[in-house]
Amino acid sequence: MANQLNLSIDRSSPVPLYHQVVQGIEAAIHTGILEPGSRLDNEIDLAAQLNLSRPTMRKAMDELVRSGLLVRKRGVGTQVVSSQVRRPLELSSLFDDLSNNGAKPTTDVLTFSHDEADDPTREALHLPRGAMVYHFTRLRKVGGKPLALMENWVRDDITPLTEELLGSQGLYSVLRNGGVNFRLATQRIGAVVANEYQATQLDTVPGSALVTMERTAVDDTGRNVETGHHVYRADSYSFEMTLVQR
Amino acid sequence: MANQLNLSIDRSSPVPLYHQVVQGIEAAIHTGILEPGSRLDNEIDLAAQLNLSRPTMRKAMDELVRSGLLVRKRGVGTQVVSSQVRRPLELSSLFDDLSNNGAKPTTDVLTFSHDEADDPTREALHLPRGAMVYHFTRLRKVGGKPLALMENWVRDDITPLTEELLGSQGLYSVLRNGGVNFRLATQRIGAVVANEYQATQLDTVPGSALVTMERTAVDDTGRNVETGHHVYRADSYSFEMTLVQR
DNA sequence: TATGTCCGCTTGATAGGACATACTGCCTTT
DNA sequence: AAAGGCAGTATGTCCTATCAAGCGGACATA
Repeated sequence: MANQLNLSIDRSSPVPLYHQVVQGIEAAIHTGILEPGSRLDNEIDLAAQLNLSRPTMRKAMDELVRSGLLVRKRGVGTQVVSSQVRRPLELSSLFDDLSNNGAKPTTDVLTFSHDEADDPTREALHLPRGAMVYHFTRLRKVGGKPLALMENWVRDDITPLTEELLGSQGLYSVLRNGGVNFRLATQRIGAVVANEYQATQLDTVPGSALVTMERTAVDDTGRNVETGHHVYRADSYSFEMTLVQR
Repeated sequence: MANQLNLSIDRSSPVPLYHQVVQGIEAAIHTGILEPGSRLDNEIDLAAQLNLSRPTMRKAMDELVRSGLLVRKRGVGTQVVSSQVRRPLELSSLFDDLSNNGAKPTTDVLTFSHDEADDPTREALHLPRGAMVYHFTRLRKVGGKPLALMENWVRDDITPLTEELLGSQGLYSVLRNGGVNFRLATQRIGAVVANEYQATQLDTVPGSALVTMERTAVDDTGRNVETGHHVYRADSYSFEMTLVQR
């Protein structure tokens, strides 16, 4: 019983073949054509069906295994993971995440300055003494309701930042448009209770629970572009992720 | 100026060649032989130096790029990421994490039962009506200081669980010894303020900040093996991770 | 009938080649 | 001298091939 994937591979597309396969199988899983727990045909047959070589097919399946949609067992086969897999934590800003989910986030820029970096910031961004950074705090709302209070520091030798830019789109979007290719980020997630200031800004009461995130992002040239400290209302936000065993 | 990696590849070892290369380069980076920001030789030369084929070399470098230790740019080359990369969030238990860091964790089993699963648990573990599960709560301490309060549910058709087992080692260790091969887990991290019970157990005061984690783990046969809800003292624990852009 | 061995199926690992594409820097041209 | 094009280099993609290793069922034997 071969499962018909009905994928169409466009060899003239600039999209790599293996990635077209990834997208096709992802779509098949999400639309239910491939049911959770069902077994796929073996790699060689699948490659033959799509007129691809086995390594290309394997590369596609590797990605799907890494993202947790498939599990492979030698000598047995490959099957669709039964549970619904969440998207992994993306290297994107909260703004993008919310927009992608159909929400309409807004941003209030509370403070904005262009100053000499203090010691912790210099260390986080690997900057020399006397270097300048943008420093700003923003309040992110969804549907008029405050969700996150964000304080960030960005090195100033990349692209000019203005209050207007930050008020209209996400930080990562601004930086990407400025030519930054993010490669990785280190982040730490914890918890605190809201102080007076945070409670006021987030429209809650002092003593309520907040999720905290500290993040430093690195671009493809190895520069530490941005570091920040964010707090989120715990009743409105949590970090969800999928871990895959290597 | 070729950098001499001085890797020795053992072709008779059962460890795959590409993984030996991964380990070798990881070691070189951690010992400082490869400095942050330095460029590696190109793939073809490296493969030649180690008497490997280019695909094998690429597979090794792929892993290192994925884990965030290297960045590659087409037409330019591959370089060591400047910032120190933390270990990614592993699919392991808190007990293992602490042990690996040299700590000596202890576990108090507060409650332990073998009951019929309630509705939320049946849904989380994809169990039929009337299925039985182990249900237990544990208190994890380090150096006598309470760190985490953990409540878990485990399906009972895998391996027998006892209070004694859970008191002496981590849950994941017990399950792995029972033949479970974990493949992935979905988890959600948030925050709450401690209630009276949590505060008492964790030796803190009601109203202090706690980090929460809910997790469901899936094994290589697609079974949802374990689900749980943990709370950690926010002053002693946070989740640290590295995100890599794909 | 029960047990142990073997074989076929499937994924895992490795090799080597060919061509595509992006980036850098040099060289030519204006 | 500045701007544009071109060549070199490195990674990206894709192919054909081959052997290794784990798993499960079939088959033969005690």
